[in-house]
Amino acid sequence: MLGEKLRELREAKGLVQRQVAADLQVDTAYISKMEHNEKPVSRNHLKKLSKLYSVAENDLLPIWLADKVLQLVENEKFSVEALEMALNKVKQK
Amino acid sequence: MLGEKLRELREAKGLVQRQVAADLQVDTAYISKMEHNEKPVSRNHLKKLSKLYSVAENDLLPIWLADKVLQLVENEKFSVEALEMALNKVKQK
DNA sequence: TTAGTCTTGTCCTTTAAAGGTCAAATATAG
DNA sequence: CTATATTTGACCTTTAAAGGACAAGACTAA
Repeated sequence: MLGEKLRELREAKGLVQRQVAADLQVDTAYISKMEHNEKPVSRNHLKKLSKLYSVAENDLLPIWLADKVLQLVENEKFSVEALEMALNKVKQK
Repeated sequence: MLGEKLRELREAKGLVQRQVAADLQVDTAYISKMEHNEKPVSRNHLKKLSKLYSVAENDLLPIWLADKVLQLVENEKFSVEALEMALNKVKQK
């Protein structure tokens, strides 16, 4: 989810991975992997990316977190039940 | 959540931590911490505990996973949004 | 008061994930 | 064809979490 989004944003800005990589000070392979969801995106990188792509960090954060959640529950038999329980807990607070 | 549940189950069985600890081959401090949510419960331990307490592992698994999810999203601003997104994704599959 | 239970803090080791790089292979545009 | 962009896999180092022991203290109940 986040990877696809990041790719869209980058292309919308007309940037190549090399430019993004330079900004984050990593190599292009790393960017590629982020966009393929093969490497997690750190919060710091997320912040820089949101700046670079001119979107509010708050637009990206829910997706970013949802990705993490999905990764945690993937392949779990009771993912739905667990997410529903978690959601209830979080909401009631 | 899980910790409290484990404590209830243990007490319902009339077991003391020492006995549970022996079964899992850890010390009582470890059990105490599990019941206080200060140490994560491994899947293996969860399985053993469910046997020991005579409950279906499937009764415990959703709670166990929900706990992990909650820990992941705690202190996050967009926990609700993220959980809702994750839930949708998981459901549609 | 003593025995048994439980709790808490500190410490340690091992495992796994994060966070990368590099080189080579692939695709794509000109 | 060649240059540029991207992808992929293998590898590496660093950081953080898991998993756990131990000792000391607190809390009962007898």
